[in-house]
Amino acid sequence: MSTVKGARARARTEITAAIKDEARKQLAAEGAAKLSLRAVARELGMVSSALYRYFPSRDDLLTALIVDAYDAVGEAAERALAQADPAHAPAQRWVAVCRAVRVWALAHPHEYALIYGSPVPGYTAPQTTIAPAGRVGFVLISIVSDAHRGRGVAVPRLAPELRAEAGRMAAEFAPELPPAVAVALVAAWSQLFGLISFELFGQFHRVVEERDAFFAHAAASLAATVGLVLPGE
Amino acid sequence: MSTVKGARARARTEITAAIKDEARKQLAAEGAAKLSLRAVARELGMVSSALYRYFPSRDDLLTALIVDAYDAVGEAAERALAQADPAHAPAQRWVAVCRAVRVWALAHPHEYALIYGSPVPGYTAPQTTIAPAGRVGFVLISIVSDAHRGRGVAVPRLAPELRAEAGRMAAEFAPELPPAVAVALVAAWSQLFGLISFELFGQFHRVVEERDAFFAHAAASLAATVGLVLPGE
DNA sequence: TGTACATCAGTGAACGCGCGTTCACTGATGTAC
DNA sequence: TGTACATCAGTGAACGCGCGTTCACTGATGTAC
Repeated sequence: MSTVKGARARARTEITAAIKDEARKQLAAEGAAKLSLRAVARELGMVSSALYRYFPSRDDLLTALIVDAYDAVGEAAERALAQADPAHAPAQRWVAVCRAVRVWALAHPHEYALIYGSPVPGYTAPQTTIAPAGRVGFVLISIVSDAHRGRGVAVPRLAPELRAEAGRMAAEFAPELPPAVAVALVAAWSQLFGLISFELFGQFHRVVEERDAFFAHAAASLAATVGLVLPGE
Repeated sequence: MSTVKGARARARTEITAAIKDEARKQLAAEGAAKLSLRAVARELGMVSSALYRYFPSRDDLLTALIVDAYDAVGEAAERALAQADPAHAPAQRWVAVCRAVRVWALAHPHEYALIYGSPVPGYTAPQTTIAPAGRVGFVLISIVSDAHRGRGVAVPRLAPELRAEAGRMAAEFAPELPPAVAVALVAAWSQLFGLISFELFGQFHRVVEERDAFFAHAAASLAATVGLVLPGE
């Protein structure tokens, strides 16, 4: 009987959600370091000690928010891929996914900062966060793997010192792909978030004005670095 | 007489430096959001109100640390360029500068996070930080400009929607360079910090093992995206 | 269907802590004559 | 060279605030017989 719950259980999930929603609101207002159980409780009309029925500590609430954020951005990426026109080239699907990640980031800047910004001091991420943290990466991998199975990808040069590491990476995350492509993928993955972080964290202030067009262009270039080629090139 | 200072003036600059040093130590221990004037004063054996002789507020101390951090990483980049073998190709100088930025970041992770991580909540950077924030970027620009004046650079494709923006960027930051290269430079600049941030902020945990080799390889690939070509390619 | 008991959400007070900033002050260092 | 005054670093107390977490408790909701 996990679907039909008693009033108590239903209230519990509802209030847990309300706590996380309010915490997300405060994240947006003050940042993760200043997220406070007391403030959340106050806003919810509860007494601060009542929150301990739902989260054993502040850090556990933070962990829940982090997992939710990774899941949200991962889902955005997965949805973008699922909804992409199957007639489109892999490079176009790649750009669509990058765009979706950026759109999510712009819509949820503080949740983005929570997971891709500076680590919260004094907080160490538990195991629970590892799997959700990989979702966006796996979407990118799947696009390139698809392309590789299809019309193929352009395999980039690989520095000889990196051969062993590249083999390990490919074996672990993308066994179908040539090791050099796996390396390029990891780099592109981090560079995608470099683009988004710079935009979000203010480094593009007075540098990039046409943010949408610039990003689309940069994402397409990234696609090229992992071997995806636009039709007609 | 700005060089020969009285005892009072000398003490002032020394104590100002001591305050910043101690603040940097606490940055490393607790992160920017938890940086506290009282704790700094305590550690220095002063009373907290005494700090107000040196910094009018906590935010001003933060600003000083931010400017120092930008200057430090900028200087590291400039020194790497100045010390690079002039016989080397531009792409090699590019990699040397990237490496220097990464080395500085690994040695000063919390100062790095202060300037390239999530913005400190409630703090807005004043004008003073803008110029120092550009130093690394200008080093990268100068390498590519040099190459362009010399043996030339490979000009990448440019999306037509981006032509105006590219022209503006080039005019503002690198008038000698083809607009398409200026765009690629801005992207590469942000992507360089994407690589470093992912490494520093833990995203490469269990993903990249051979960090030095991986970074060198990725930096060299970035050089290619801005049109720098290794000799013999 | 009714009753006794167990479970659990939420209360309110308290502990012990730290914070930024202001203010009137003391006493040492510098300056002008 | 000596004296009167101005400048300035640093003190100590205070204001008003917020925090995470614990604990004994009340009272409502659920469960077993």
